Formats: sequence, C-alpha cells, structure tokens
Amino acid sequence: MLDNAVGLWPEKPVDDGDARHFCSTCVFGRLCLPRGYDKAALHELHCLIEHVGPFHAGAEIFRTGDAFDAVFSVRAGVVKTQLRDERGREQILAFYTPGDLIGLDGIEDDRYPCTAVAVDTVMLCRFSFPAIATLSARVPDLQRTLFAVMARDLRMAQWHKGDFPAEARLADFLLRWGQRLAQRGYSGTQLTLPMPRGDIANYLSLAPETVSRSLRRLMDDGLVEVRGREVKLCQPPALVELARAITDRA
Amino acid sequence: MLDNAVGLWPEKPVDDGDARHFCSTCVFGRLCLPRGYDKAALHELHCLIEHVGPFHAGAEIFRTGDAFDAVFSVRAGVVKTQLRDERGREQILAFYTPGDLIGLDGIEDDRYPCTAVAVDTVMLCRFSFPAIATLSARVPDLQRTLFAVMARDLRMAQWHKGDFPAEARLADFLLRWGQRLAQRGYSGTQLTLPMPRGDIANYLSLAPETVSRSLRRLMDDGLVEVRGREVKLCQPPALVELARAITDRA
DNA sequence: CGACTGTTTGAAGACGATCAACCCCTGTGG
DNA sequence: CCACAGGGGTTGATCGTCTTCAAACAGTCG
Repeated sequence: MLDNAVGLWPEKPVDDGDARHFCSTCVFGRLCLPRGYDKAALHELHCLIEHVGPFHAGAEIFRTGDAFDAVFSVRAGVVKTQLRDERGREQILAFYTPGDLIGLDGIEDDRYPCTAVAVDTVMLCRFSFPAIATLSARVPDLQRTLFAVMARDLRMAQWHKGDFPAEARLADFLLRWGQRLAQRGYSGTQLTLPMPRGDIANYLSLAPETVSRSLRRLMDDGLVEVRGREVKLCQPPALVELARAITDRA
Repeated sequence: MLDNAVGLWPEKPVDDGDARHFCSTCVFGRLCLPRGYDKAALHELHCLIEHVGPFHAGAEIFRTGDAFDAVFSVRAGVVKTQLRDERGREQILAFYTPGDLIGLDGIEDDRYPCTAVAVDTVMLCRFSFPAIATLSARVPDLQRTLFAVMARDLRMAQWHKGDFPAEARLADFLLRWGQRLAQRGYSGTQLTLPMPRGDIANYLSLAPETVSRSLRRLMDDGLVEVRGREVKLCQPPALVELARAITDRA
C-alpha cells in the first residue's frame, strides 16, 4: 500500500490485492493505479497534505461565505454540508464519508457556498486549493479526477429532483448508505446511521415524523430491522424495487 | 468585440463598452477580459470551435449513454437536459440559454448521463473535450472556468432540494428566467417562455395543472400578467418575497 | 431522580396529484 | 368556407400523502 501513511485512504480499506480497488474509495485513487501513475506527481500531492482534526459532532469545518482556500478529503467519520437561511432553517445537501472530497464547489466565487459540519468524530486531509489547482494543470489524471468529483456531486444532487414517495426516498437512502459501507469493506446490509433522524428527514426533504413512520412501515413489511440507529436491510431486492422510482432514472 | 464571429457569444450581447460584461453571458468570458487574457490561448480555443446546428424543437443533441467526446456552448435558443427511465417518464434537469455550457458532467464515466434536447431552434458551438481538457491544463483561467461551470450547475441543482410551495417555485423560476434575459440585454420583466407548461411543471416537479393554477393565482394577485407563453412580471419585489423561501437559502 | 434531546405515535388539516371535462388555437381536408 | 381533429392549456372535484400539532416515550447525562 503506497501511502496510507499520508491519510489519502479511509481507515479501513479492503486489502484484496487489487490496488485498483481504491479507485472507488479514494478520490485520488485514479492517481494510484499500478500502471500509469505518476510517482513524482503523487509525491507532490503528498506534500500538499495537511492533516486536520479531529472535529467532534457539530463542529464546523468551514462555513458559508468563508474564503475558499482548500478542499478536504474525509479520512474518518461523516460530514454533512448544509445551507442555512436567515430564519435559521437549514437544508442538508449531502453526507460525505471517508474517501469523499469536500469543498470543490467553492471555486465558483472563491467562497464556500455551504457549511460543512461534522456529524460524528471526523478526521480530514486538507489540500490547499491554489496548490492543487496548479498541480492538476501538470497532472491530467488529477484534473480529470477533480472534474469527476464535481460531476459525481452534481449527479447526486440531480437524483433528488422529482418528488417521490417517502418510503422510496428512505429505501434509496438506506441502500446507498449500505453501498458506501460495502465499498469500504463493511457489510452493506448491516449498517449504522451516524446522523439523527432529523438530519435524514431534512436531507430527504421530509418531516422527521414521516421518516419515523416510513421506517416503521418498512419494518412491518419485513424489509428492514431497525433498532435506534442500527439498521439491517433484510430484503435488499425489495428495497431496490421500492426505490426503483428514483434509481431507474439514471 | 473581439471575436463574435467565432460564435463564443450569444447573438445579442449588450454592447455597453465594458468587455467584462461578457463574464456573465459567456462561459469563456473570463478568458476575454481586457487585461490578463491570453491571446494565444484564446486563438487555440477558437481553433477548437465547431459550429453545429440548427437543431429544431425536439431534436436531440446527445443522449444518455452516448460517448462523451465534446461539450457544447449554447449560442442561440434554449436546450433542456433530461433523464428518462424505462417507463418513458422523464425528468428535466435544467434549461440552458445562450452562453451556457452543456455536457461537462459526462466526464465522470465518459458517457453523457443525460439527454440534451432542443426546446426551440438552437445553434451551438461544439468543443472537442480531449482538446479543451489539454488546453485547460495550459490555461489556468480556462481550467478555473470549467470548474466554475460545474460548480454553478451543482448549485442550481442543490437549489431544488427541499420542498417549497408551488407558487414559490414558480415565482423563483420566473425571476431566474428574467435574470437570464436581463443578463443578455433583454427585459428582465417582459419575458417569453419558450417551453410548454408541461416542461416547466416537470422541471419544478409539479403537475401541469398545478403550474396553471399557481400561475393564475399569481395573476389574480396582480404579481404577473400571463398571456400564453408571454409573461410580464408586474411586482418583482413581491415575487422575490414569494420565492424567498427558496432563494434565501443560498 | 429529573432535565434533556431524540424518537415514536396519534389525530387533524393542507397541499398538490389525479381524473375528467372543457376551452383555445392551429392546421387540415372536404 | 366550414368542419373537424389534435395538441396545449385551463378549470373543477375528489382523493391521497405528507405536514403539522400534540403528546407520550426512550435513552443519556448531570
């Protein structure tokens, strides 16, 4: 493993002997392909890394309007990004797990458009943006990776267009969370939701009560088992079918 | 005017004597600032341009799954992007007007994730993506512009998270459409909607009937005048107030 | 034990979707 | 010249889902 020491990877990658596996768990994984990776560029990338954290639940990593000077790669924990209006209402935009890159959208006007908050205990890698932008001009793969990260975020945001039944949204959310865990070598069916129900509700644009009720209905139908924040997906195919209304759009 | 001949600009830019105006009407406007623009790079960019069109209403510019090999700048007309599931239902993701750049999100997996369709008669500039990616590595401003375009799309997509009253969505939509026109030198209050009601409804995740009803309510309240696809914004401040629920989030 | 937050459950109400009908305009063909 | 068909748009009535308000409940920490 090339450089886990520098914290580019999440804490518990699967060591299956195939380095390409990291393409899906680390935003800079593309740079690490056995063939074609640029050793010098990788070294430069390492020089940019600055470890920050831990941030504890509720701590803000950056706020809306802060000067955009860096992007962050999640190394451990979960981060949420949110918008807040003057009346204090907030809208959660996304949850980020280890391997995800945060903050790139600040490039539009040199300010972060949203606030990033630690959901649980979070460790991050910080990359100075001017430096990484300069480097990406020299390393095509890095530039492409950065574009891909934004395109991915865009696609995720687009997924949420359209109004779908509460249960479909929830099923989709649970399945995706499971996929994320599975990508990092954990169980994809036995999962822990680190965020409170209210955050899930906000993210899915539902009332917390609706989340609770939908979850109960899923449980009554035997599709999941729920005990607090521990969730077991009992019938993934049925959940997929439920979420189909959303997922088959892409 | 540096190079309208190559079609980088929309057809009717405002000639107010301030070249920086183009920053808001042309995605590559940043490259054209009086000071700091790179003449050689600009020339190279021109060499990449390939004019395509006209596309007539309903014609597809690219489809979901097509190989991603180019991005397009809208020169005239309106383009919509949409997803379609196997049941034929479609979800409109965005409308693009002159100056907007389409297709960048195809970079994620080398395929366009959505279908781009002409809403009315459309003229485009086509840029081979490999070429523009190479060029952007040499021209920091271009690279930054491309990032900004994606960040902007992302922000627009995020705006639509959250569920807002139908009238607020409509007010927001009309105001934004007016802003786009105003940026290009047209009236921001007297506007023509080139797309059918059904497209507006789909885009806003509403039923066509709801769009019609909301529009009528806005008209009864004296906020707008509607005659077919011609809309006049009579009380922009009141519309802003109505849309506030959405817009004050950013 | 008691304050606290987060979660669940219940009952009432609001909003938008759906179904259905009608209207308006345009183009077409007898 | 008129009749008719077809699409887009509007209007009305009904229904379903989610929200809201309210209260009870569970887990945690002082």
